[in-house]
Formats: sequence, C-alpha cells, structure tokens
Amino acid sequence: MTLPIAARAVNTRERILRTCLRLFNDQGAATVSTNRLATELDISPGNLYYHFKTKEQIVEQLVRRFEQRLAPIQKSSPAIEAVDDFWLALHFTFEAIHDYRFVFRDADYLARTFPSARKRLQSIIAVSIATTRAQCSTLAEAGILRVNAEELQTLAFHIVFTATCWSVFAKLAADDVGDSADTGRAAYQVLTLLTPYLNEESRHYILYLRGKYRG
Amino acid sequence: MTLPIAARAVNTRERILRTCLRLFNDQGAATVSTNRLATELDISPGNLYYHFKTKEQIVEQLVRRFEQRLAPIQKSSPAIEAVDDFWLALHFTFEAIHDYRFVFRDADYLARTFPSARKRLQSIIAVSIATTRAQCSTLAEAGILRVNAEELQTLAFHIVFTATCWSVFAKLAADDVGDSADTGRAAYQVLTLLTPYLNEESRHYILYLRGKYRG
DNA sequence: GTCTATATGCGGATAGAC
DNA sequence: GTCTATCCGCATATAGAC
Repeated sequence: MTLPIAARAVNTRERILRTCLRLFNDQGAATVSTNRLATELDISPGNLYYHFKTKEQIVEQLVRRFEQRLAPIQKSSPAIEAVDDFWLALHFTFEAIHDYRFVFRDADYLARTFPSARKRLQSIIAVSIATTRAQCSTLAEAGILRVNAEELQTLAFHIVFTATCWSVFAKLAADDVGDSADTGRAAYQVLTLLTPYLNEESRHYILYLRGKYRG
Repeated sequence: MTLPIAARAVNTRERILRTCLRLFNDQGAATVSTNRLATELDISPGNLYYHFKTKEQIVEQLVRRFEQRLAPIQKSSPAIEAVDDFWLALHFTFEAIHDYRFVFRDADYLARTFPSARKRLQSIIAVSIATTRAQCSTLAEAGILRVNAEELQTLAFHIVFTATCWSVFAKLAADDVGDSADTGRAAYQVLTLLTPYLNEESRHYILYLRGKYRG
C-alpha cells in the first residue's frame, strides 16, 4: 500500500514548503540556506533542486500562500458590522501573520533579494490598507466609529503598519530570544488605536475585551 | 604639510565608519560585506582588518554612535512643556533614526548575528520607552494630554514602536526603490496617535501643523 | 525522484611582506 | 598603516549516475 509516484512527489514538494516555512520563521529567511533546508529534510541538495530550481521559487510560493491565507479574511470586509467583528478579523489576520511571520520579519531581505517577492509584498500591503479602510468605513457608517475622511485614511494606514511590523518590534523588545506568539496582544494594541474614535457603547465593549488581554 | 601618522590612522578609521554607515543605510547591513566595504574605501581587506578585527566591531561602533546621537535628545525630556516641544523632539529623533536607518531596518539581522548589537538595541528601545513615557507624563501633568496610567503606557509603547519601525514600513510600502527620507511624515504619523488625547487648544495646534505635512 | 559529487563564487578572517 | 596573497567555509546551483 505505498503511495503512487505522483502523490509521493507532491508530498516531497509539500514537505519542502512546510519545513522551509518553519525554518524561515524560526531562523530567518536570510539565514536558512538551501543546503540547510535539504539537510533538515533529510534529502539531498540535488533533490531539492529538482523540485525548486531557485530559492526565489520557494520564497515566492510561500508568500503566495500567505496571500491566499489572508484573502478570505479580507473578503469578509463588508460583514464588519460591529467592533467584535473587527476584533475577530484582526485576530485571524494576526494568526495568519504569525504563521508566516518571516514574510514581514525579513521583508527587507526578501524585497532586496527577490524582485518577485518585492512586488507581491507591496501588493499585499496595498490591498490590506484598502481592506482596512473599507472595514473602518463600514463601522463609521454604522455610527460606531467617529472619524472624518482623513482620519479614516491615517487610521487604516496605521493599523496595517502595526499589523505588519508588530512582530518585528515585539521580538526586538522582548528579553527572550524566541518569538512570543501572543497574537492577542498584537490585536489589542491595534484596537487601542481605534478606541478614542469609538462611540460610548463600543468603547465600553473594548474596555471589557482589554481586561482579557492583560496579565 | 602632511598629517602626522596618528591623525592619518584616525582618519582611516573614521572613513571606514562613515562609509560603512552609508553603505549599510543604502544597501543593508547584511548585504554589505567587509570586502565590498574595503573596495568602496579603496583600501585592502587586510587594512580594514587592521582597524576592525571583525564586522561585529564595526557594527557595534555604529550602533554606539546612534545611541550617543539619541542621548541628548532624550535628556531634554523634562523640558517638554508643550506639544511643539514634543514635536521638535520627535523631529530630532526621526532625523537621528534616518541617519542611522540601518539600525532598525536590519534589526533582526543585527540581533541575530551579533549578540553585542542585540543587547544594545534592546537597551535603546527600553530607554526610549521610558523617556517617551516621561515626556507624555509631563504633558499630562500640564493638562495638555488627558490619559490615565494605562493609556500612558500603551501610548508610549506605541510611539516608540512607530518611531523604530516606520522607516521599514515606509520603504516597503513605497513604490520606488530608494528611501524617501520624509522624517516629517513620520513625525506627523506619531503625532496623530497623540491627537485624540490632547486638550482642545493643543489639538488645534496639531491641526495647524498637520497642514504643513500634507501634499 | 533521488542520490553523489562538484563547479563556482563570495563571505569573513588572517599571515607576512613592505 | 597598508598591501598582496591566501585559507577556509558556506552559499547557490548543477551534472550525471541510479
């Protein structure tokens, strides 16, 4: 009952991507060489080369997956009718970011080294800002968020900025070497940006949520 | 009228540091090898080695200078009596960050590769948060900023986060490849965080400043 | 598909002559 | 102080056998 050849091939390709993602997240995309990746997988460099001719191809595939992971979350924009919808979407987003944390962590290296990655990253950010603005806009129309057009834009920009860069900063500021997952803390930090602009009722709700994310 | 030998030596050392800073800022600390640095300086690798035995020593020296550059700005904390004092301090800070932008841009690489740099970076961030909190606290006592203790902490944290990571994000989000200096935009973005908590008078002042930093 | 073996180049670091 | 020459190791990439 061994798997057919085609399935085995898919499996190796899949193993490469999964393992690479893990190593990238743990050690940084710049640090993880193709050789080390092959060693970790217990396959030969030649075999790795058979599946991916360049490191760039692996990177692009992983970034593409990250993009696909974000897509359904962002599609939910119109359904954001209350603060906790926003909160939930934020949570999913941060989980995705955490699962692919190398993407933003090593953004500078990736953008510098792989032109294809650079384009994709910029696209992700542009889409994210647009989506976030749409979400905030929906909240504003529902009277939950009190902002003018300019504040809306600045807020959306700042939320995306926080989402993308938070893990870099958290890791840097942390005493320990590992990456404290704490996506809740990240979401909380973003929500704090929103707080002053919320109406009374929603602000109270935030204060309630806040209690759950402090220790 | 040639310079005495000692002075020449100091000069080469200084030239190394200056050129290295420029290359780091332009191309990234990870990308710039000691060999490329030597080539750019028109000196031999051996000569470079004479002045700095390791790349880490150069990095540490540069980070130390960045720290020293920040120090006098941070010492001015008690003198923050109005919003535009804060604004000015912010401006100086962002100028310093821009002049040493590789420090935060490549923070992950630096922290990973050079333990000495990691410690220094963490110290810089810790001091910055403390300083910022002190500044905000002064503003709060003067009735300019209306925040409770928790908001103060979160705000300080977020301000430092923005200051350190902004250039990374700005560069990533930008279409062009170069680094748009625009420290004004960065300072404006930080000030926006403060706005909702300001008293009436100061908020108007901010709105006035805002006009100067939009195109 | 997977392996072994290897080409080629660049990185940091260093010895020893001048 | 500065150079030339060079070691060593690791990176990416690849050819060719199985």
